[in-house]
Amino acid sequence: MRKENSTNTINKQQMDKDCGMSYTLNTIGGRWKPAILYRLIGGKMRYSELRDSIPNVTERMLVLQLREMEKDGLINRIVYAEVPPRVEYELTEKGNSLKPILKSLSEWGVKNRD
Amino acid sequence: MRKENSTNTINKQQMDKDCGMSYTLNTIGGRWKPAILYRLIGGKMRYSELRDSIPNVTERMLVLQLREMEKDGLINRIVYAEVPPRVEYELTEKGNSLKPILKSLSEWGVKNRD
DNA sequence: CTGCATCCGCATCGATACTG
DNA sequence: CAGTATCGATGCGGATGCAG
Repeated sequence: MRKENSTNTINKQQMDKDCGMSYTLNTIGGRWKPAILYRLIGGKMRYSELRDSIPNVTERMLVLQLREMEKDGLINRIVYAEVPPRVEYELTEKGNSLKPILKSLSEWGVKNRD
Repeated sequence: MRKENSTNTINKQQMDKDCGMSYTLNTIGGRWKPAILYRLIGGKMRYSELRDSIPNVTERMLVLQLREMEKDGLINRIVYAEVPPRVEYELTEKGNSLKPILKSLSEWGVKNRD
């Protein structure tokens, strides 16, 4: 790896934008996160509804990505004390603020793929 | 993996949006692609300028990601027949159309990280 | 100056089986 | 119903050295 040049003119604002993009992509960039988030835009959903509406996702990956997004404050996990158990997921306000981004990601992809 | 239910009511439009998002994220989601694209928004840059303006990137990764984006039609590679060699990179029109997306990714990240 | 080739560690993800 | 545990494959990306 190259040595860092401590006296160079690397644009600090540029690095700040880099970090911002990295943070966003790390937050929503997981293999199944976009699909999950897009569905939750429509409102609260049960675990099984999510699982059944996302083709090819395994339960392992679904749970892992849900947990991460919960930790990142994007979604709320609501457990009902019932038998049989019921768990619902919903977007937080932070999660909801991603809506325009998800929409533009989707639109650009639909328009530009072959 | 769960069996695909061929008679279920998986929303085809939802899947289309999924694919759109996947395409976009696969296209710009590489480890260094956002940083490269953001810099090229400012105009043509030489290989060494890119390398020196992106902290911690290795030449291997820089070249790999440039090649992928060239293949995806996001950037043009311009080789000048000179000694010593000179190579410049610039956004294509397709690449330029990502500008608002990159901007919103950066802004959301800056605003929402702790 | 602008790369490419090779090796390899590490995280990610899939498959499968099991549980409160 | 809503998960968890374990194992193994795969692939990204880093380090290093070489080349046109």
